[in-house]
Amino acid sequence: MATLKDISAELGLSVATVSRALNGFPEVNAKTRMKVEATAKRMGYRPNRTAQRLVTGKSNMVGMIAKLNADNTADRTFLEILTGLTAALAERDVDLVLAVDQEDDPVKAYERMLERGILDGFILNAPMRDDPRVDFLTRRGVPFVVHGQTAEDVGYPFYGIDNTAVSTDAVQLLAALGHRRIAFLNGDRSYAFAADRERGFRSAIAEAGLTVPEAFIGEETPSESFGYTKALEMLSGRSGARPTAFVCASTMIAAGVLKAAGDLGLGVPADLSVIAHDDALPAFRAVEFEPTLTVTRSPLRDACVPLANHLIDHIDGTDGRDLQTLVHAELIIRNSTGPVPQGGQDPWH
Amino acid sequence: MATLKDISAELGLSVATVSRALNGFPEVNAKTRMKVEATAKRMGYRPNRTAQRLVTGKSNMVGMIAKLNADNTADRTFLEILTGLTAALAERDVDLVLAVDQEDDPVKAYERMLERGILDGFILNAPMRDDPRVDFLTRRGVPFVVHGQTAEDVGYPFYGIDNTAVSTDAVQLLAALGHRRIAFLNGDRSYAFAADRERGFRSAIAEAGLTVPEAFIGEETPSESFGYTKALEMLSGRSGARPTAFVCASTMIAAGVLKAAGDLGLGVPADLSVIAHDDALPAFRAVEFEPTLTVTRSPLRDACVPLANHLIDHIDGTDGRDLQTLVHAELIIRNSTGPVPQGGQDPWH
DNA sequence: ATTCAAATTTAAATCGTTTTGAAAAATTCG
DNA sequence: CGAATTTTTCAAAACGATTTAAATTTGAAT
Repeated sequence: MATLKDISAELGLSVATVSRALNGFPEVNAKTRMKVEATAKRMGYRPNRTAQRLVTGKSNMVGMIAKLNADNTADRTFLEILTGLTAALAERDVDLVLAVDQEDDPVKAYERMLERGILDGFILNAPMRDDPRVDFLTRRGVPFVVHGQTAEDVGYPFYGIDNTAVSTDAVQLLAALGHRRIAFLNGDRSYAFAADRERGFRSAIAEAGLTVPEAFIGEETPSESFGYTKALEMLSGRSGARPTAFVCASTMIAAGVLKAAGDLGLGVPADLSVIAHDDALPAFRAVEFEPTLTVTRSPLRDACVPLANHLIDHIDGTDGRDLQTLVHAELIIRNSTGPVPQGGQDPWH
Repeated sequence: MATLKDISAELGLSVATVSRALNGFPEVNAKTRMKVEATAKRMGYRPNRTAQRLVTGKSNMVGMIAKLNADNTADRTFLEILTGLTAALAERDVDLVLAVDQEDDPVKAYERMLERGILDGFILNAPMRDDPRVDFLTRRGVPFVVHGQTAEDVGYPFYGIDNTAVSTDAVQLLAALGHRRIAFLNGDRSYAFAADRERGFRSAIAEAGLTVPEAFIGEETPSESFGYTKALEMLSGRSGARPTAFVCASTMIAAGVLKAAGDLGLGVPADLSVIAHDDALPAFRAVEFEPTLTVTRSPLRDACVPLANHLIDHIDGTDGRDLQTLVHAELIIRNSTGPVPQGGQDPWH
């Protein structure tokens, strides 16, 4: 591997000048710079990251810690993020160090990574409301970016979708179609995204002058089986009049709901409307549902580039407040939603 | 952060002695060592990895590149490995840098990681037969460990299960139970594990004096739906007499076969025997199948510690040939296999 | 007490870069 | 043309560890 010294020897220049030439410093003569760049290229020079790091204190590495559920259900979305993120980071010459958290205290794994002292910052995924990791890293002065929101008016960088709006958009659409009995199959409430969705749902329901009995609000780690069993139960009529519409936290849940509707001989959207939030996973496409699914859509993949850039910019000194992105998910009306069926207009209670 | 210099200043010793004391060199006085260790601890000293790396040339980081199928189906097993592997590496103070390969040429991603020059070695997962990555890394002189086998009599470290034996054990069990029509639902043949399973299957079938028409050998990325549709087809009788037993590459496939059997009103093991290979994913337990599943079992998790250790030892200089582990999967006979049903004793052809 | 060997410790070089402060070269100006 | 600038280049320090070769201390033997 060619080093700065090799180049400087080759050209009879000092290492300092070579370093400056390659790093675009203004005080180096144009002719010199050309020569240096040419020989650097010819000799296949690549700066030694370790040496750079020793002197600059920056490692060009960031960490991410995967927190797996007992049943590994986070896989799909996690790998989706991982794919986009590694690519986006590589674009800015940053590597991703991965660890998997297997214990109770979410902060422990970060503490251990930090001890090694090889990371410039972290990407925090699947945040909870008032996530303890945020507190911990803030206190330690470690840069990080959050995928999602842990609270309002925060000082750190984040990229997330407006989850309150996701729910209100869905409810407003259904209400406009005349639905009065709208059930909600949410994700695990301990996560910020689900907590926000629930707030949005409740406020939009109230806004529309409606109520929803607690029996028609379910929450669990999103899965098709959760959607299926919960929808079956809610549609059985045991807990009250059957809902005419479902708001689902994920397309997986919606798949379960559609299956339950099919098993009960209910037509969608004739007898039942279904809307879900769509993370746009390539393996699970809402347009291919039967019927095609009405969704609020926000590709997980879209988060990756902003997440990477926010974090790197923050590490480079940009204020966290200037690195916050909140996007409004797009409402896409397809064939799984329709007007409230005849005889389904009575609200609960 | 306290440095060696801080400690040496505190004790009036030279940095060299402090370094030696902390690294257990024999030539340092016992009393001195005690003092050094005590103050190091008191001052919270942690060696600066970057500095260590610059001088030793070792980074204590290894890379892994995830290759995702279009539909991300590798998720489960990949995350399982990732979990165990990061833990096993951490045990030896090594970090894992992850990248995701999104292009055609499998070697490109490795080339790019190598360019950065920050890695001591690689873990190669899901190898194909005569995997090009092996060639590439060997030529470059980069240490690596393979999870699986890419060929016989190789010089590099690996950990894998004897996939030929997996198939022969399964076939021999079924043959001993009197089965003569044994179908095979294999994984994607382009992967080494599936190629080996197929070889084992064919040789064991021949050994038992049997034949299997090609219509009863299926191969695809393992999934429940593959097992279901393929079993339905094979059991339809359209391609010949229905098999009395299935050998499945994974428990997921077996789940599909059981479902197909159920749909067709076939009892397991009364009318049909099913055996699968079990990676022992925590989310997918063969003992909880109905009926409990007969398997050849080899927990993926077991691979992690040997993989990590083999790689690290190899990086530290141990010869690759001394770091090869091939385990024989355990045959666990449960309730999904039984004697050949009445009237099912006729072999194919 | 002197000599020699063994046990300890040390100063200094090294890894490959960035960056400071000074020096040299080139340019401008009176 | 010489002085004053402005450009451009350079030597050396720094980052924090490891390691070589040399120096010192210690202890035993004469």
